[in-house]
Amino acid sequence: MAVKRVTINQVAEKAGVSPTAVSFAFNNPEQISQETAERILSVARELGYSPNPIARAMILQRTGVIGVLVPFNISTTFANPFISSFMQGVGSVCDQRSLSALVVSPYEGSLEEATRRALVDGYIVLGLDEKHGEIEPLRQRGIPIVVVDGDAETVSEVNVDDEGGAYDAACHLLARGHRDILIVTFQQPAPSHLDHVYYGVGGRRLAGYKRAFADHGLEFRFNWIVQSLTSIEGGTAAFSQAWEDGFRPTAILALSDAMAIGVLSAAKHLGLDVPRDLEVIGFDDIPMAVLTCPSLSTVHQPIVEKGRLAAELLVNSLAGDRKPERVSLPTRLVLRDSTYPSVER
Amino acid sequence: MAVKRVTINQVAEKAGVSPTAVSFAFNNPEQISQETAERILSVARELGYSPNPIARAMILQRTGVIGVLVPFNISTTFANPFISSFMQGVGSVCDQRSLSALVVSPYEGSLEEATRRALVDGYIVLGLDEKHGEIEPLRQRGIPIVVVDGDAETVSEVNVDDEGGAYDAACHLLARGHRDILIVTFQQPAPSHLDHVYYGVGGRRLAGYKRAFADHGLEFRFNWIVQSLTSIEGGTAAFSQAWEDGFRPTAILALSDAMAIGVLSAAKHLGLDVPRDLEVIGFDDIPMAVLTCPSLSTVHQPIVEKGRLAAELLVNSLAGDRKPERVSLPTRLVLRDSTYPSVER
DNA sequence: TAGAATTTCTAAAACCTTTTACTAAAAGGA
DNA sequence: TCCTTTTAGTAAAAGGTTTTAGAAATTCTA
Repeated sequence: MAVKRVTINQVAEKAGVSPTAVSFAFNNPEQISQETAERILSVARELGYSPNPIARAMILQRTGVIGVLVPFNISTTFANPFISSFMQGVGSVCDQRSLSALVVSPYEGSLEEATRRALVDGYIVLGLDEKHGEIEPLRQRGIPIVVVDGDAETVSEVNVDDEGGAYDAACHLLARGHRDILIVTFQQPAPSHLDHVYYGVGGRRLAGYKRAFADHGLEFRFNWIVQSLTSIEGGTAAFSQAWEDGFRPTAILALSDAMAIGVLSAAKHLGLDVPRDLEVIGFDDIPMAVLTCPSLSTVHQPIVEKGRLAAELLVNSLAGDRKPERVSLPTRLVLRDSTYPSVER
Repeated sequence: MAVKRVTINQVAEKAGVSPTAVSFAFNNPEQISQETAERILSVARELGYSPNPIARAMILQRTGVIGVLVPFNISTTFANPFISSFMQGVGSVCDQRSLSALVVSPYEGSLEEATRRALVDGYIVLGLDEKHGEIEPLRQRGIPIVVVDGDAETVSEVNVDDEGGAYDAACHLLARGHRDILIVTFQQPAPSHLDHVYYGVGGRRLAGYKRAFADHGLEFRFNWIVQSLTSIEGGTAAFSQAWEDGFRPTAILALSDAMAIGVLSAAKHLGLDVPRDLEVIGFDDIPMAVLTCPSLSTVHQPIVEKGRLAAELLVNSLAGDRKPERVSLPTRLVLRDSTYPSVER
C-alpha cells in the first residue's frame, strides 16, 4: 500500500507553526514573514510534502480538469482519429491555463452516472444535444457545459456547417452523374425525443445529402444508408458487408473520414479502383486524409479550432461568464484524388 | 455560479434518517432494510442528489483515474498519433474496470509539480526512466507507477525490443548499399544522469542503428542525426531543414512513424521519388503507416497491446500487488512501399 | 419468558485542506 | 508616552462523504 502521505500538520509541527501558516507558505506567502515562509517550505521539501490535491479540490470546489463528454467508451473514442485533433485544440487551451482534460465515457453504460462520478469542473459535450437525457441533469446541477456538434439553447455551443458541407459533397457526386451512392453513417446515440429519426451532426449531414438529392430531382433512398463504427476498421467492415449484401455503388458519401478511409481500404481489397470504379468523399478532413492513397476528397471542418474554441468558451463559463455564445464555423469541400474534379460546364 | 449542490444531509433530513443511512443506501444497501433503502433512494432521486465525487475521493483515498504521464504538453502529446493507439490500449482496460484515463502533462513546465496536483491514483509513465528526477518523488510517495518505454527496477515496466527493431531497419538499408542515411530523432527530455547522451527509447533505437553500422564496418556519423518534433509537421520541417542545410541522404531512418510520414510529405514537395530517390523506414507502425502514399516501411511495435498491458499492470499494482513485472514485447520490420525489398542473395 | 443473537440504524471520527475572524506583538504617529 | 495602524501568526469552521463502534429494537432459542 501507498506510504502514508505527509500532511500539513506534520509539516506545521516540525516547523513549529500552525497548519494555517503552512497553507499560507504555499498559497499566500505575503501573509507571513519571508523568513518563516522559507523555513516552512524547506521543511516541506525535506518531508516531501505537498498539499493533497483531493483535499484541495474539496475545499476550493474545483479540480482544474475539463471533461470531454463522449457517448462512447474510451477505447472506441480514441480509435476515432477525430478525437486526437479535437483534443489537440482542447489541449492548447488547457496548456495555456494550466488545466487538464479528461475524456469522460459512460460509466458502466450510463453517461449520466459518469457525469456524477467524474472529477471535473465542467464539460465539453461532444455530439449530444443540451436536451439529451444525459445532459439535462448537468444543467440542473449548474455545472458549466459547452455543447459541440449538438443543439444548445441555454449554454454555449460550437458547431460547423455540417448541412452545407454535406450538401456540397453530395452535389459534387450527383453533378457527375452518380445515382448509386451509398451513404455510410455512424451509429448514433438514441435520440431522447423522437421528433426526427436523425439528429445532431449525423442528422445535419444526412439532411445536407438529402437536400442535394432533392435539388437534383432524385429520391433519397434510406435503404442505401449503412451504419458503421466510427473508425477505419468500421468503415472497412461496413463497406465489405454492403458489397456482400449486393450493393454496387459507384460513389460513397461517408459521414466521417475514418469510415471513408476504411472504405478506401476495403475497395482496394475488392480490386476496385478509386476513383475510377468508385468515387469517395469523406467528412472532417483529418490530417490522415491528405496522406491516404489515393488522397481523400472530403469536407473540411476546422477540428482543432473547434476544440480550442469549445475549451475557451468553457473556461469563460467556468470563470463565471453566464452569457451563452453560439459559434458556427464554416466547412468546405476539398477535392483530392478519391474523386474526379467537377465536370466542366 | 454553480447551484449549491445537494448534500447527503439534506437527503438524510428529508428522508428522516441519518446521513449514515443515506450513505449505506448508496454503497452498502444490505446494512439497512430494503424499505428504508428504497425510500432514501427515491428522496435522493427527487432531490437530484448523488454523492460528491471529490468528498468521496477524499475519504476513499482513490479517484478512479489512471494518469498517463508524458513529458510534453497536452496539445503536443495529442499531435503524436502514437498516443491515440496507446490510449486505446489503456482505455480498453479502463473501460473494463470502470476507470478513467487522464493525460498528465507538465504543470507550468514542471512534470513533478504536475504529479503533485493531478487527481489520479497511479501513473503510467511514458518515455521516462524510473530514476528520472521527476519520477523519483512518486516512488517516495509510494504512488503506484508502471514505466513504459523506460528503465525501471522497483516497479513494473513494459518495453518493446527497440534496439533489435532499429537494428533490423538499419541493416536493411545498409545491406541495400545505402551509406548516406539521415537519422531523424525526436527531442528527448534531458537525461537526469548523464552516463550516456542518449537513453530511453530514443537511446535504444539509436543504439540499434549504431550496432548495424558497426556490423557493416561503417562509422556512425552523429552529425547525420537531426532532431524533430514528434509529429508529422515536425518530420516535414526537420527534413526540409536538413535538405536546406545541404544534406543529400539516399535513405532515412526515422525514430517514429509520425516523423517518417512528415519526411514522406517533405520529399514529395521537393520532387523526390520515394523509394527511388529516397528510401524511408519509420518506427512504430501506427495505423496510418499502411495508408500513406507510398505506404510506409516501418518497425512494427504492438502499441495498443503495450497500452493495455501497462494499464493492466498498473491496475494490479493499484490493487496492492507489490511484485514488479518486466514485460518486453517483440518488434518486427515491416517492408512496404517506401523501401525496396531486400536484395536477393 | 429470559437471555442470546440478529437486524436496523446512528453518533462521531476521519480524510486534509483553505479561509475567516481574531489575537498579540511590533511599528508608526503626534 | 499613548493611541493607532500594520504585521505575523493562530484557532476553528467548513467542505461532504465513509466507516467504525455501538445502541436500540426485534427476532430467535431453549
